[in-house]
Amino acid sequence: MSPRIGLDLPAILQAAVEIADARGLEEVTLASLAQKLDVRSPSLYNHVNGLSGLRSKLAVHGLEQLLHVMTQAVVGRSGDDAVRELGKAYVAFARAHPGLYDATLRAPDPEDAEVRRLAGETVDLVVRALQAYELKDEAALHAVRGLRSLLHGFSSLEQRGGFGMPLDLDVSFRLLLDTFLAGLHEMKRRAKAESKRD
Amino acid sequence: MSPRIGLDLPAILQAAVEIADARGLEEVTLASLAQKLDVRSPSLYNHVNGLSGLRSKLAVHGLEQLLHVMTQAVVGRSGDDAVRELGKAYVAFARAHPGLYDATLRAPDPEDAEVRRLAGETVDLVVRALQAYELKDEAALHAVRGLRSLLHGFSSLEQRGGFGMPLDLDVSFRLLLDTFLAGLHEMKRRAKAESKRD
DNA sequence: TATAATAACTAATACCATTAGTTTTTGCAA
DNA sequence: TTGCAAAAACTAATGGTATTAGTTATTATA
Repeated sequence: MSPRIGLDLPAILQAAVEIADARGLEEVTLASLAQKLDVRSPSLYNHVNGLSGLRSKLAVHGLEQLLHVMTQAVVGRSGDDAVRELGKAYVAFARAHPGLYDATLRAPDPEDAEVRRLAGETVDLVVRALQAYELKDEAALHAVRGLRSLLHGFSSLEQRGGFGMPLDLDVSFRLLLDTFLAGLHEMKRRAKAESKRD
Repeated sequence: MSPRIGLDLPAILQAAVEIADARGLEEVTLASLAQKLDVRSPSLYNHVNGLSGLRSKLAVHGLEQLLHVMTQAVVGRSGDDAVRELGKAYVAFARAHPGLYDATLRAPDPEDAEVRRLAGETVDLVVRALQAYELKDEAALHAVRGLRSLLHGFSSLEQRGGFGMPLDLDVSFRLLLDTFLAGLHEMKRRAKAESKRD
C-alpha cells in the first residue's frame, strides 16, 4: 500500500516554496521536502532531477511569478508612474517570497534555456516601461541594468538585515526610486541639449 | 610528530578566502579547508567555532577590508568625485574578492557586535562622503541606503551572471552612478526651492 | 625538570544526497 | 476481463559533510 501517494511536480514546488519562504532557501533539502510531503527522499527523484534539478525548477517558477507581477504592475501605465509601480511590485514580491526570490538568483545554471527566455522577457518588459525617457537603444539597456541593480540591491539588503539603522524602509525605497527617476530625466535633458548643440 | 603544525587564525582565514574567491563561498567547508591546510577537520575547532564560527570571522574580515578600500577611496575627495571613487572601489573589491564579498553579506548572525560596529563605521564614512549634497540628517541616511543598494545590486548581479546582455559592464556602472548623482543634485535643488518658497 | 595547557589526532555519530535494486500500483492493450 | 509494461513509491547501501568525545604529543611555564 505504498506507491501512488499523489505526488506531482506542482505539489513538490509548492512545498519547496513554503519551506524556502518560511525558513530560507538553504533549508530546502530533499530530506526536509520529503518529510513535509510524507515521502522518502529517493521518491523525489521520480519527479525532479535531484537537488540541483529542484533548484532549477524553483528558479524558473520564481522568475515566472516575478515577471507576472511586474507585467501586471506596468499595464496601462507609462513614465515615472510605470517605473514606480514596477519597482513597488518587485520589492513586494521579494518581501512576500524571500526564499523564492532568492532562488531566482541562484539558478544552478544561468545558461539554462528557460531561465534565459524569462530573463529576456523581463528585460523587454522593462525596456518598454522606460520608453518615455527616449533613451536610444544601448542607453535603454544600461538603464534597465541600473534599475534592476537598484531593485535587487534594495531587496537583497532588506532581506539580509543589511540595513541596521532604525529608519523607515519604505521611505528609503521611495526616495531611492525618486532619485533614480530624477536622474533619468536629467540625463534625458542633457542628451537633448547635446543633440541640439551639434 | 603531529601536534603544532603551525596553524593559526590568520592562516586559516587566508586559506578560506582563497577557496571562497576561487570556487565560491559554498565550497568553503571544514573538509575542503582542512585539506588545503593539510590537517584533519576536527583540528580546526581549536581555532574556530565550527563552520558558522568560520563564516562569522570571514564576514568580519571581509567587512574590514571593504571598509579599508572605501576609506582609501574617499580621502581627500568630496562631492561627485568622492562618491564615484567610493563606488569604483566597492565594485572593484567585489570583483577582486567575489567569495569574500559574498561572505560579508551572509554573516550567520547580523546582530554580531563586531559586524554591527563595522557596518556603523561604514555608514559614517559614506555619510561624510555625501556631505556636499547638504542632505539633512535623515535624508542623508536614506541616501546612504540608496547608494549601498545600487552598489550591492550591481555587484551581486554582475557576479551571478545576472546581466545576460552583451553590453559593457563598466559603462553600465558609470551611467548608473551618473544617474544617481544627477538625481541627488536634482533633489538638492528641489529642497532648496522648497525652503525658499516657505 | 615536572606539569599543565594547547593543538594536533582517531573514532564515532548523525544528517545529507545519491544510486541500485525491489515492490506495488495503475493504465492500456489484447 | 486479464495480463503486462511503465510509473512511482519503497529499502538498503555508499560517500560526503559537520560535530563531539576522548587520546596523544608538544610546548611553555612554574
